[in-house]
Amino acid sequence: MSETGFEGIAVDALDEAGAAAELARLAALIHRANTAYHTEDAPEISDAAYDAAKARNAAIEARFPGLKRADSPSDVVGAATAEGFGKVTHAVRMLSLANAFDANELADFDAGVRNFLGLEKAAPLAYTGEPKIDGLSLSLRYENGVLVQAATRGDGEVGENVTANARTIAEIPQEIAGAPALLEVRGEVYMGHEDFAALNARQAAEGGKTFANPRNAAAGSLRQLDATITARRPLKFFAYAWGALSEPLAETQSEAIARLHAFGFTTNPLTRRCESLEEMRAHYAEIEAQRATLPYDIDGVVFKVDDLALQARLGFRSTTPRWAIAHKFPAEKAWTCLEGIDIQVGRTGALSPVARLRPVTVGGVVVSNATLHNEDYIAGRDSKGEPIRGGKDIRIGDWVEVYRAGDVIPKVADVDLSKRPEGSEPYRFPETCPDCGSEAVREAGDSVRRCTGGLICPAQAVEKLKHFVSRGAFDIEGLGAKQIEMFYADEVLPIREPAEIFTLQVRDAATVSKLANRDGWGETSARKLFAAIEERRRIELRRLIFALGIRHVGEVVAGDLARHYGSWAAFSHAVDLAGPAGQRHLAAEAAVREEREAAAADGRRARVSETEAAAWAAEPAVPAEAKAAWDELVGIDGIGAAAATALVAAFHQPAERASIDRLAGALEVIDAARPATEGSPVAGKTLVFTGTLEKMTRAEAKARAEALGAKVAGSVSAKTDLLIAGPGAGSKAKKAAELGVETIDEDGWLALIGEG
DNA sequence: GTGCCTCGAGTTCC
DNA sequence: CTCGAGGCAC
Repeated sequence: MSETGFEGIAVDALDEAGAAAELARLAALIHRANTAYHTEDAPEISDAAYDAAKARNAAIEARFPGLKRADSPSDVVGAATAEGFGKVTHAVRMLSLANAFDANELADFDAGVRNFLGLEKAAPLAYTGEPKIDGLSLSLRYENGVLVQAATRGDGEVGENVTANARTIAEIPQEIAGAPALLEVRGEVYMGHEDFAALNARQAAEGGKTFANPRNAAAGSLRQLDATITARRPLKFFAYAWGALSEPLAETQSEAIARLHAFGFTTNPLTRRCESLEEMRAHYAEIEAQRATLPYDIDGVVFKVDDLALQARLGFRSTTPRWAIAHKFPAEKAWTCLEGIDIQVGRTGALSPVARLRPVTVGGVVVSNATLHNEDYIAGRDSKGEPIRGGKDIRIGDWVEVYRAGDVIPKVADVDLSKRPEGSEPYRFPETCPDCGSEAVREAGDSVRRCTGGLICPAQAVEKLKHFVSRGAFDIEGLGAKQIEMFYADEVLPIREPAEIFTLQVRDAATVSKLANRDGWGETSARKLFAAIEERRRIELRRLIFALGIRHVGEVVAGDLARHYGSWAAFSHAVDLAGPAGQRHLAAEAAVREEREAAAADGRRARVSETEAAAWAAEPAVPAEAKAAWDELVGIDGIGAAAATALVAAFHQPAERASIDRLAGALEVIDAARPATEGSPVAGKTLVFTGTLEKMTRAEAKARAEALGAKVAGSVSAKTDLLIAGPGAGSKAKKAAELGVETIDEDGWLALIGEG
């Protein structure tokens, strides 16, 4: 301890004055060590001395809590609490990128961009190209040039507050000059190869855990709850994008990056402007050639439309921008033995085969499981019966080639037939559910086999409950997948259906063996769980609809339904009403399917419309209001017959309906708000575009309208508020006139949204 | 009827 | 993250 110069003075022996002086000295020492670690070749003090200084600081603070300094090294501003990091909602969402895996997909991307913008093939269109760093993305918020917050990507909407940790990264400026009043800089935190090797060597020497690869090391280092540990990790940062801004940075991507560089950020030196698809391909090849000699990991090349005005026009799909793509390098592969095939049962009853593999390292991670998708994939055919992998099937005992799709999901790419064991048999996919024994059937044209057990099947019931408490649904704190499994199996205090979550506390009060007395539970954790459940008794309509776990009704569709119907009463009433019409639709669909099969067998053309009409006529007539409710349901943009019939089926299946009613009775449902985008002239209105649009493409017009809170429908009905008709408008314009729907032309539309 | 595009449902490892 | 398929435009 001689380096720190406080040998002999035991913490117990310190008086207040001595303790205060000691805390001041330790704070200075530790802060100095943190900065020295990044800026100087040789650390000022050894790791052991550093750790001792920190431990001593903590011990003195524990004994004299009143003396804790404002700049205490154990308590940096924005530091995480014991519960974890604070949450940060991103002002502008942090999206992921669409991928291209070969030159053709890159060309498709370019063609798609041109198509959306209505550009000719040969029209000039520039992109920027830069290496895709294999690290983790970070958003840095600067207010008046001062770093005030750093957040991880999280799910793109909400990330974690890692401000204290980010402040320890030398390449992240604490202050910048000449920047807009508000500037969110985005980029990648990563660890270089040499630093990674040195860190792992140090970790090994100290008996700590080593990291599998630089990316994990960077992620693990940034997410340290103790920022002083992050400070000792050699993290670096490349800036490549931005989020919220008080004023535009530039007119092009490349100028904006140059400005970030001028502000003091490190930007990647391999960033280039590419004037054509050929230049993009060449740049990709150049970066790929340098990959092995770069001092950090990259996994591809990112291309972005250079013109920011065009980026704005292109906008976003649900999870990715239309103006950027990541051209990924081919994935690393490895051979190993397939030791077994397990069947998992999902919440919809889908039977999913999972490969159990002899553990093998692929791209720096040990893989022991891989998805086998479905029955056909194992058999070596796709859903149309075309051979894949050259028609090779997959058998237990085979040598298989594994890769991680998108560097994440392990998949089986190939089979080595020369190593196939003698006497092996093709895998026989089970025709009954491995969990409940019910028959597992494949519907015509479906690639997955499903357990027909429904709510009787324990696997389905558990998975449905897990879905119910998942993030986009009820998201109850302290009630995750593990707890659901525990409660499902519980004899005394079971949760076998969603409604039982909301009776848990009452039932607990009535039993002798209280939750709070069990292993792993205490007063506090039980009380917290009950409080979290109570908090969710008030629930947004969209979350409730999503949580029901009805097939074809995911987060987006649930949101559409909630927005359309507004309240639980209106929604459930509409689905009830639509029931008879839905049944009739199902019958007609079955008849058409039969006709198709019969026609295929006889080698003649199927009489689709006649069969459909006949089936409709044969069914008992449905009340007009049922027909109207059904038409309204399938008329909602994004909802078709499949989702509608699934909804109707769920509400009309007695057991399922009873379960839904019990749940709804326990809740207070918050009505959905109309998407009143402020100042938008079309918020909440239903629009229809028809004819040829000349100033923007249809996709673009739709995206713009939706961004303004409008709903874009495909056909004109009494619900339509506004028809935008270009030249060549036909039946829709006529119908709009009949219904008295307001109709404007494209210029009128542009004027309306303020772009005239 | 055909060809995008988006969404849902499945998946692994840390 | 990928695949399949539903939904919708052409």
